Amino acid sequence: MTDLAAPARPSPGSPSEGASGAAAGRFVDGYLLYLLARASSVASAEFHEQVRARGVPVAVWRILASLKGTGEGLTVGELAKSCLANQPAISKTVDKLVAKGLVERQADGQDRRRVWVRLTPAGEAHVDELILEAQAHQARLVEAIGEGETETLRRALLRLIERAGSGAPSVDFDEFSDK
Amino acid sequence: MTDLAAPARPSPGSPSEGASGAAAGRFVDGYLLYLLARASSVASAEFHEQVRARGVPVAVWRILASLKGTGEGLTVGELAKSCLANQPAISKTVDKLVAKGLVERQADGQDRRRVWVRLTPAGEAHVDELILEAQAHQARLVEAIGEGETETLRRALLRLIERAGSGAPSVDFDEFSDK
DNA sequence: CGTTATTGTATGAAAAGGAATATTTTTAGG
DNA sequence: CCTAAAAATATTCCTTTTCATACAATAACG
Repeated sequence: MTDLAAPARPSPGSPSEGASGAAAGRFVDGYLLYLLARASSVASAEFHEQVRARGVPVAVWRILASLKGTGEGLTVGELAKSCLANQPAISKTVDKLVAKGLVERQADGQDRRRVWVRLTPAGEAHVDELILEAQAHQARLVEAIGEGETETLRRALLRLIERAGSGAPSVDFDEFSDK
Repeated sequence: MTDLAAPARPSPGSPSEGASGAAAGRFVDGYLLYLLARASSVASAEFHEQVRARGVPVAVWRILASLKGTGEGLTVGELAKSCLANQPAISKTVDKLVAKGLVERQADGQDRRRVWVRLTPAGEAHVDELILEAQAHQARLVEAIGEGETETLRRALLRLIERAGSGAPSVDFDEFSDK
């Protein structure tokens, strides 16, 4: 328990209603982007701990996991989008993975600006182990929140991704629209 | 390699099915933690851009937003949990905010290890502006995905947070639950 | 009480991340 | 063709985060 001495307050980091809300709840507790960030954080926390315990930084796990299933690999730019990171960060981490022999670079034949990154056999074996852990962890998570609820969540997330990701600069340009 | 750029592939960073799936989809596209991270990332991207355009780092925004609504403030440790960051990072960012006059520190009366951080009037005014932007952005987001869908998502996220956040070991004790 | 363990915050060195820019290659226009 | 603009990646520099630890205060226990 982490309650402070004087008045009972709703604890930060738990949006649930406490005993006597000091000021009818904080702003963030009703803020959708905060709920999303928090849900992602708490859901990933235990697994990221497992990954780090194996000596694998989360950024590396994301690169390897993103490459799994792509036979030819991904370009650096594609990897950046997939890993939710920016391009220089990917270039640097790929350097380290190349040094470890887990991935390899290859210049594109048609467009020599592009660089493909793909798993080596060693990298494939490595990521396969991690994916087994990830799937086991996900199975426990699904079991905890229920299959139906999981599907509901998954559909809502996919919908949010496609609506928020590409769309909606329109509102800012209302004055310019076909007037 | 000759045909590197040749075949049409589903683009990374969009879980939707592309033209001709190279290998029946990547691992990450079905991975729940990835969907969560991606949804949070794309949903927050535009607003974080607005905040940075005002010269406010996201880490600062999170601290100020977390403090809004807490009259007495939060301790450094509480702030760390609320901001999904670790404690040293909060201490250092609070240093800067104190220097800017947006927050103030105050040692706890009973337990002098604890340090309360609370908004100054200037900080309150500052965060109020940002919150107005956040609410406007959220309104557009809700409009884009629909009110009903938003409520579905909100409930699913809250449920995930309470299940995954504190109580993961419950699944290990299934043998003890009466049914 | 004195001693040890524990908790909460701050600090310092090392690593990671991000913004801006350089470099190379491709595309577009005259 | 030749030059200008755009695109993809690498590199540089600076900020931020992270890990470990130090420090201070409380709690626990003999």
